[in-house]
Amino acid sequence: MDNSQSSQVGQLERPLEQRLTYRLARLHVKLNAQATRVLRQHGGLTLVQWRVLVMLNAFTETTVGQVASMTRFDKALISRTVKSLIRAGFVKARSDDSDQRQQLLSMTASGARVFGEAAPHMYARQNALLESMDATQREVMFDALDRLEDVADRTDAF
Amino acid sequence: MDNSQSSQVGQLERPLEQRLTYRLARLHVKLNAQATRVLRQHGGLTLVQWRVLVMLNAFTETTVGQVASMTRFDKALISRTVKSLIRAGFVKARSDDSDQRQQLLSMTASGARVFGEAAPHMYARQNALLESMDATQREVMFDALDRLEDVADRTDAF
DNA sequence: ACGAAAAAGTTGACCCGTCAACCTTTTCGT
DNA sequence: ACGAAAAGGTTGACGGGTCAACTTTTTCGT
Repeated sequence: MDNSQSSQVGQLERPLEQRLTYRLARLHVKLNAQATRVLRQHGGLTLVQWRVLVMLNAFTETTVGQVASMTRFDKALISRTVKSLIRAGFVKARSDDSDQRQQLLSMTASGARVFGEAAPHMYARQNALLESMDATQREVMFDALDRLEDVADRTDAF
Repeated sequence: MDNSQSSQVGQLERPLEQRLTYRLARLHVKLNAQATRVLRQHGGLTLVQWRVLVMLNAFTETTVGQVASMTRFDKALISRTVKSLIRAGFVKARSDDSDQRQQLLSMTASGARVFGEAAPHMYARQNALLESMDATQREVMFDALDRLEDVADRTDAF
């Protein structure tokens, strides 16, 4: 708790401790920007559209609700994004006879094409991210993410 | 683009590798939500307002541009947030005689009061986050953040 | 010392993401 | 089998955050 760093330029009350949330926020922003950039250069999908297509590629005939819970995005956002994908001709919906509330979504041929155009680059990027760390570092990192999420979920205290 | 995936439940092309960016995004969202919650319960500042006040608390008489570059937020966002803080009476601005373009910002007494109300809880939270990891884990974590940021900055490739 | 370029800040437009309200359809308890 | 509640989805409104255009002031090269 001492914070013995001083300096002519002024000091934060917690010079280092601010770092964690700041650093995570910054990294998150950079990663999003990078992904958006890659997608723009290879097919022009938005990040949310990409994530929806990732799910549709893995799970054929899924629904808005399933995509929302798998991606952990808000279902409102998914609903609108699916609409945009349908408008763009990348996704088609057919109604489910056994449940009229939901629609079964799947990629169209042109959806598969644009997905296939972006996929190698996106996956190469993911690999590059993972390979920036060695195995033990990755392990520690994921463990740390777990712990941090636990603390972040604590709604009590503070 | 063969996509030979089948299986009744479906599978992601990269079952694990998606995890890193997803996990970081999720953690970021949770941390933001938690911070917002804490602030709402202790004074009612927004997260951006809080971050501006952190800077004003550390660096007396600073400017919009300095706050923007220190927090790494967009200066448009800082400009609007400072306005809201001035409107709320938490910040005051005086013009700099040596440079008419900028204004020197500082906290008012009531700004300091609301900051002081939130600060212990926000700092306790930060400590709880850091203390969820041991020393070596923290070290690895920060190193990993560095590496990931480096990769995220690469604009080439992919 | 004059004009061009750069810096500080403001504003408007826009997208992302969340929240709450709402509608329709389905499920479930009694 | 009927009404209440729950589930799936859509929509509107709003705050967060970015981008680009613009104004004013300052700096700097020649």
